[in-house]
Amino acid sequence: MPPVARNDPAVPRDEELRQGIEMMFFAYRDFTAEPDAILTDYGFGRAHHRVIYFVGRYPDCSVSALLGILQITKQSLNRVLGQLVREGFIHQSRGQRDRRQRLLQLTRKGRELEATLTATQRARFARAYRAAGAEAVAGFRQVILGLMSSDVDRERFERTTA
Amino acid sequence: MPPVARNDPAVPRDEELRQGIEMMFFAYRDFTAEPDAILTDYGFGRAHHRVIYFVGRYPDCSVSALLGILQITKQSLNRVLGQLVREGFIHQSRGQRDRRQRLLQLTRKGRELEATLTATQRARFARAYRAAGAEAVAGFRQVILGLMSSDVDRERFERTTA
DNA sequence: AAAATTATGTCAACTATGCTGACTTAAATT
DNA sequence: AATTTAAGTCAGCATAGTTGACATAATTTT
Repeated sequence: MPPVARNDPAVPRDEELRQGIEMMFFAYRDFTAEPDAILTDYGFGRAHHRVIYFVGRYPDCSVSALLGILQITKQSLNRVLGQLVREGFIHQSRGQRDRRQRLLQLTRKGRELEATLTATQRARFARAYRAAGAEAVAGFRQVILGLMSSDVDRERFERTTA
Repeated sequence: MPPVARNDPAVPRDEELRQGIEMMFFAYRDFTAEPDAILTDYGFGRAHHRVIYFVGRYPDCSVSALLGILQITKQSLNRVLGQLVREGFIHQSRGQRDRRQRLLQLTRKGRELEATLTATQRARFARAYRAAGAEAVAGFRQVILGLMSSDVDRERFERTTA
């Protein structure tokens, strides 16, 4: 019989999982620090970054689509979205198919800020991916997709996962 | 300014890096959702969770050590730490070597709450790790360590990385 | 055509969690 | 003895989330 009892006893298992929890905390803390610092110069915060990022990523997305991504309330979103519209970073247009919808696009100014913010996070991922190598990146993707609660969100990444 | 080459390998590269950014957002959003919901019943928030978690993880840690981990101000920490001490989740004791220090420990009540909160995140990691397999987990660890800014934090995970 | 639902927006009030700046106390170090 | 360090405190402020109630316009259902 092969020594298949490779399942670790409870203690090392707990240690492994706790390290996962902590790595998530430290990585996310550092991942958000640079954009946060830049946003301060604009009088914006992390919530503005999220809106700018996802509007750039999904042009012409509706307000409710954005609410589905961010999972915050309409009132919370409207506060930051309203600022971004008033200050000329985001433009709203009526939906063709459904005229109740306000479809969101970045303006030129919005695209510039998006690029500035995303550059820091892209550089961070580029460094981490290059240092770890393609195989590690595939493993990272598998695990981080597994951490998500919803297939709806996992499906956003299907194109390159398969 | 030179025109952007359509078949520039930088374009899929950008897509790959953006997916990393977004996976980080979705995973962290879901990773924090369950503890946040539990904490509401105690009148606590995510900041309390962090303190309880790291005091449990590093028993007898000093206030300044905790500040170094959380990277927030003393004033922000003291608000939540004070609540946790007053409500009997954390106990403070004078340092032996340096009597200025207040070393932090979880009380029984604190350990119970810590266990409840951590259970949800541990289960999430257990699912993701099991589904992805040991090799993917190794890749995940490499990448997420690479995302951190500081060697000081990376070294927290060295024991099992090497 | 009327009724119901949906998409969006708004007002008000509240909570949590971060920040800066100024200041104190006690202990350790120089 | 003077300085630095660890911790705590007070006051005020900003960001970003929450709930609840309500309004308007457009679409869908009956």
